[in-house]
Amino acid sequence: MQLIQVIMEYNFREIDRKWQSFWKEHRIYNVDIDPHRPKYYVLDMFPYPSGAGLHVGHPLGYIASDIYSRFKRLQGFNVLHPMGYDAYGLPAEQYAIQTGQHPAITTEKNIARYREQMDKIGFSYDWNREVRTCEPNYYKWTQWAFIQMFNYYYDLRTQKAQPIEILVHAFETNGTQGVEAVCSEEMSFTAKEWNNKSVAEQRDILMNYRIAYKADTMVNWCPALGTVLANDEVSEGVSIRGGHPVEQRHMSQWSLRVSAYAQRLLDGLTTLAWSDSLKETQKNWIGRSEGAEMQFSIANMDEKMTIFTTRPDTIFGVTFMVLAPESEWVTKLTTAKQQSDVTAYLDATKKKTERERIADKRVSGVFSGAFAVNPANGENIPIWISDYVLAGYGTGAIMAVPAHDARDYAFAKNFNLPIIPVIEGCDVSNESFDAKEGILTNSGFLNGLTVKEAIAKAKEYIKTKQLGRVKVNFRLRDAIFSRQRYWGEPFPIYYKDEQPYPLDESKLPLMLPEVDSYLPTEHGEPPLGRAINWHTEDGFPLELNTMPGFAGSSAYYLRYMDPHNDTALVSKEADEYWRNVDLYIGGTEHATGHLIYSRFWNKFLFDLGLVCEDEPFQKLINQGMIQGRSNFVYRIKDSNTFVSINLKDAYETTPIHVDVNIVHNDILDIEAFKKWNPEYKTAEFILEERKYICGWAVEKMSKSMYNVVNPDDIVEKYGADTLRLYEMFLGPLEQSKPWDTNGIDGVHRFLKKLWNLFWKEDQIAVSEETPTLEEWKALHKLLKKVKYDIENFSFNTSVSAFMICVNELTTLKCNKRAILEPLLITLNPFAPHISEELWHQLEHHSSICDATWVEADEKYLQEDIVTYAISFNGKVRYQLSLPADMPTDKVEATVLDSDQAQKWLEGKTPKKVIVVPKKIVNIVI
RNA sequence: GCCCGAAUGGUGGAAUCGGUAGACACGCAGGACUUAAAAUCCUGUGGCCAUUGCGGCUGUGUGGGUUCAAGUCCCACUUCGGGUACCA
Repeated sequence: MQLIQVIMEYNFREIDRKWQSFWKEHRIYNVDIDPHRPKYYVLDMFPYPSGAGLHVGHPLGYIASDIYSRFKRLQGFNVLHPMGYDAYGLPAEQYAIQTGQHPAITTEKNIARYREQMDKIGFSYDWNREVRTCEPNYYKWTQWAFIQMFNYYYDLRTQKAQPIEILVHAFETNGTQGVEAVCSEEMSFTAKEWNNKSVAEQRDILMNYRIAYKADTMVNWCPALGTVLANDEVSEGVSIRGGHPVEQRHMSQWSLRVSAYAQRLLDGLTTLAWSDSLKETQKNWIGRSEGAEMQFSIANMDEKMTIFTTRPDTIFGVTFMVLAPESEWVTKLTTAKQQSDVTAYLDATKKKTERERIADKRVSGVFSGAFAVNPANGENIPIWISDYVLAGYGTGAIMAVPAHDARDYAFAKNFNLPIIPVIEGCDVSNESFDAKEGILTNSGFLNGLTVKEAIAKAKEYIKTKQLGRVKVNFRLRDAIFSRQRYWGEPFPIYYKDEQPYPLDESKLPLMLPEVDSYLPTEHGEPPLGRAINWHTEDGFPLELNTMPGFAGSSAYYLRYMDPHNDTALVSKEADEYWRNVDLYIGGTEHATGHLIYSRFWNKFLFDLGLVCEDEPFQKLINQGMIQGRSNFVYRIKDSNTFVSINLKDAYETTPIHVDVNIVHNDILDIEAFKKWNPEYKTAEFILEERKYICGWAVEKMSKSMYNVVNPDDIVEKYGADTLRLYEMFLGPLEQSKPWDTNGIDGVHRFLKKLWNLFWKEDQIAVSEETPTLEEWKALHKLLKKVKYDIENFSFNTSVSAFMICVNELTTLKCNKRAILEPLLITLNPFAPHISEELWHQLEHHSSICDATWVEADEKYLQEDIVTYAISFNGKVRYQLSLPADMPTDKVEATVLDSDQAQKWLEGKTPKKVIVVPKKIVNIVI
């Protein structure tokens, strides 16, 4: 019989399991409002539970936020750290269409898988607060918020959302006189006119003001997906999900008046602790531009055409006008003679998709036949039509200044239109002069002014001559809010006499109905058109569209504060305690979508007095993307023989992707390779030093590249703590980097080393002795470093600090409780399982999560003797140890006196000596 | 095109305020233990030269500049990554 020797090894599998169930059983991570403790709210962007499960890139941000949460908890904060699922979405629905499986079922299954994977990593989430956007008790509040938006308009004078009744009252008493409200279309009527209108007419007018409104708009229609998409869901003319072509189409759709909040969304950025690049991205997306709206008379017509320009100073350089093909002016202005040409051009433009329009760099356009009058000099200028002018921005019409705008220049050259430079000394013979600097010329009353001065003067001129007005334009558009899909929140809207009405709040949630198929109906209605009894109790039909993906993710952070509340999205008490997210971690891909919509949604609720903070996410960290690191084997042409990378140049080879899970440190597991694919069962190998070494490349992590690494496999092989530490050790959190398992052994070795500090043979062996100065120093150096690093999200350097400390303690053979206990507490946020196990081995009976963070004590860090680097003319020559408190003049004298210095001085007198206390001495000869 | 970010050994990366570049880890080389392997431990490891001593030169994408001192600041450029785009 074999003698079983009991060696207390670091048995991570057992330790992980033991403590994960302990935490669950003792509800270690559940939190409640506690007025006696300061709150801290740490949030991860909740995932969409896809069928593929989590790969090793997903937990990166979750681990970082978990470290931060645990750190804050140890510091005495009451930490809210929740998790949930963004459960509505296209992939589940596409899968449902293919398989007939209800999306709720696949979503449920995927969530279970995600949960299982997350549980294995040991996160400190309060699962009691989990939210799922597809659950009625959650989407009730998404629907509720939509009703509020329907019932509010944006008042410019108070700069906030106001109940629509206030607007109605204003119309009843004064008409549009004195009303300053954000609207789709400027309106003008008297109180009498308003009061004489029918209910339907009045409701149509109000729709023009509502924050959630339905309007006939130009939308991004994606035929392949059978739905419209928001601007942030489209890139370069194709859908972000799936890459299907997107075209422009006129449709009646629900929209959110996000643009009303453009200025506040821009201003709010300055108060946020976000990265500069992310703020810049949002700033560009909001796209504020200051300029002027100017009216141009049309020759032989009474009406005036309005354009928007940021360069009113170049008015004397205007030689023609351009209309967007979709502009309503096109039909008004086209002359009989030009009619056929214009029609042909419009047809050609309509046929092109957005993508083709962008891709096509050729200049195209057509003359309308009409002329406008330049208000500055009274000259007649032709009006053209071209698709380089966008209908949706400004007024859909521009004044063209070919000398100073590259696009106008290209157009003028192509159609042989005059080019008049209005900046002194610029050369426009080959290209336009776009710079916003120089002195004006050929410009009447603007001559001699700088561009900046001229812009101001031109604006003044426009105002006094009543040619137009100073105007700020934003690029930010309203968000299209309807989707012609099944798997989303139903709108709490019904139709009576063709007019949309919100449901009474008592009818919420309006449950998503069952349908027999997830495809549109035969009449082209959305899938909800198939639902039976899809109408109100009174028989009024319900809205057939559903809400988009960003609906449910816009206010989820609020719901976590009070997830079970049945009477409010969040109670006043919970909101006033948790307030907003202190730290938000997630990917940059949400910069122009979710992070704009959430801020908008929050500001709206803030206007309603429902939330007490104007901005939802105080600090935001973007974790980098984890890319895949693929491995290759090299097959010799026309054979089943594979050659190791450094020998491959002697043969003609084809690289073949090989599963990274059967490669370790770029060395192929040959037996596993033969089993991996039957084709390779009889494969032969040309090895170098008895090994097959694979090639590698950084690529996107995907199944087809065989480079997907699953966190479960890493946890199974090394334990959760190794995975956590290694993901952090990989590099700076915010940097994108390839996943590569090559260094993981080093991190695992560190944990074993740490474990060994506590054990002697098979016994836990911790001494109660007082530590030496060196031991104290090793610890306190760590305490200081780790705190600094966590606060700066530099987790990779804290892992190396732990390694240094454990290496030092191992050398010192330190097993003293006074050192090891604080070490465990410091390590706990990073490696919760091993620290909990050892904590209990030290005879503690409560969780280490409730320990108190140990602060570094400077007294252990002070040095009596410091090493100076002695340099001559900036070159370090040797080191010299001197007392730390030696005054600089004394340091200088001592250094110059030494024999070594004399050698380097070679008898010369130093010109200058610089002493940097405790660091360096530089002697200039 | 415009905006933002990055570039450091064979590899991932460190250098927090302009003050000893390469911490920590991987890999590699040599050694100890072992019949052997794994595991573990020790030593070395930017490059070049000298290694019979100390050592010397050089080095953070390229070129220039500021400074006693530059990976770090300034100017110009190259390459890569990200965002965005007929936005007037």
